[in-house]
Amino acid sequence: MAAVSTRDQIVEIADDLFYRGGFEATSFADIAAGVGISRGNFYYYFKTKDEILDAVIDRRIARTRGMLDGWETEAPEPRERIVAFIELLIANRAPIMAYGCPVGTLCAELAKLDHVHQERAADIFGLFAHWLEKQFRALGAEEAAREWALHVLAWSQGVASLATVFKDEAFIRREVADITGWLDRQIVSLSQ
Amino acid sequence: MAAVSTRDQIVEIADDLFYRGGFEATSFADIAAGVGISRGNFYYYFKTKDEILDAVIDRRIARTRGMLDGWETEAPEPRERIVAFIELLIANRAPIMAYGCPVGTLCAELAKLDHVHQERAADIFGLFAHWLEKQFRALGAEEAAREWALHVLAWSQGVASLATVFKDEAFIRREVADITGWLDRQIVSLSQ
DNA sequence: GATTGATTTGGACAATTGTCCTAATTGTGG
DNA sequence: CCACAATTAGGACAATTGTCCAAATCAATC
Repeated sequence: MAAVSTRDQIVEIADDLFYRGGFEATSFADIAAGVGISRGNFYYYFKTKDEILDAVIDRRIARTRGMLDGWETEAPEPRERIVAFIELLIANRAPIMAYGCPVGTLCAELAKLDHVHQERAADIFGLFAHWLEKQFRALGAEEAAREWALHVLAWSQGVASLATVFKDEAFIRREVADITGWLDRQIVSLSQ
Repeated sequence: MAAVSTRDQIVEIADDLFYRGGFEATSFADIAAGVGISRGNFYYYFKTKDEILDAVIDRRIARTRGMLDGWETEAPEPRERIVAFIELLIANRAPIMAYGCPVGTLCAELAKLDHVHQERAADIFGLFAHWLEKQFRALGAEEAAREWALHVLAWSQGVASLATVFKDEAFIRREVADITGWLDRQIVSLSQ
């Protein structure tokens, strides 16, 4: 088993702390304490806070890619792949109700901070959007694929937002069923 | 014309700065500079940062109530009232693309900060939810009114989120048309 | 015009922030 | 075992944070 490098540990902890507490509210000291190293050692790997954010976004992009690739190998049908994405809301319902969607909340915060890495974070959304578009195209939706992809993406973002506000698990399950129903209606409409 | 009190000015500026920059990232100094008063004078009106947040939430609740009441007097039909809510996305598209939805982003931030006023901010959402439910009930939707209200709320939140990320005005208009279409289909289904 | 209360000022305060540096400690190859 | 590079530790730093206070100024009343 490969030993986890200190750098990777820092990025992993920072990723988690940024998600649960927000980027701005998480300090160097918080991350160093989480990893169990001194702030000086920390500086050896990352000179500025933006560099950590950059590494965290890299990690999230890589993990998102891995997840999307995994669905493409595991689920043979595009419909099941899209359903797997939608059901992320159920699988992650506990952290979502507590902290929201990791991607959406990061993008929202960086937009307010007018941060340089704003667009890099938006690329994670771009990954989802492009992947969903690909699945809809595989289903036979030609010109509508992009719009449907953004529609599913927006819908799930909205569900995550309200889930955080109202902490209502039944609401999540109801909306997930609704999105799945919408998806099946679109599929039916394609074969007509 | 009634002179605007210093206190009201502080709350107004704080409201705007919290929206555009976030609660955590906005400092006492920022607000004082925005109003044009000294930090000491600031303290005369608000002892802690949480007190300002409390006042800002009060203001937002009052303004939301005013807006909802206005729609009820101006628009005679429930459908037009709901459409007025949906079209907030278009009316406020510029600030939404820059800073997101004021209510959604505040709730998301307070959730991460695990802030005491988290639930007070969620009450603003409660206002919208209850008002939408009332409109759907007036349309004749009995048991589904609550679910439809949350559905419209979640949908518009999702559109706001993606609008901030992709800065795509055409997307906003397309989704607003979609929600309106959905609304009309629900209305038709009620009369059958 | 004097008195009194409301308002405003500028700065003190301890704590925390991101950043940076030097010295000590590791581990590795010769 | 030694030399050298990689890594770690601990603290210095200037700036900023939220909080708080004493003194100055304003406005209204008698």
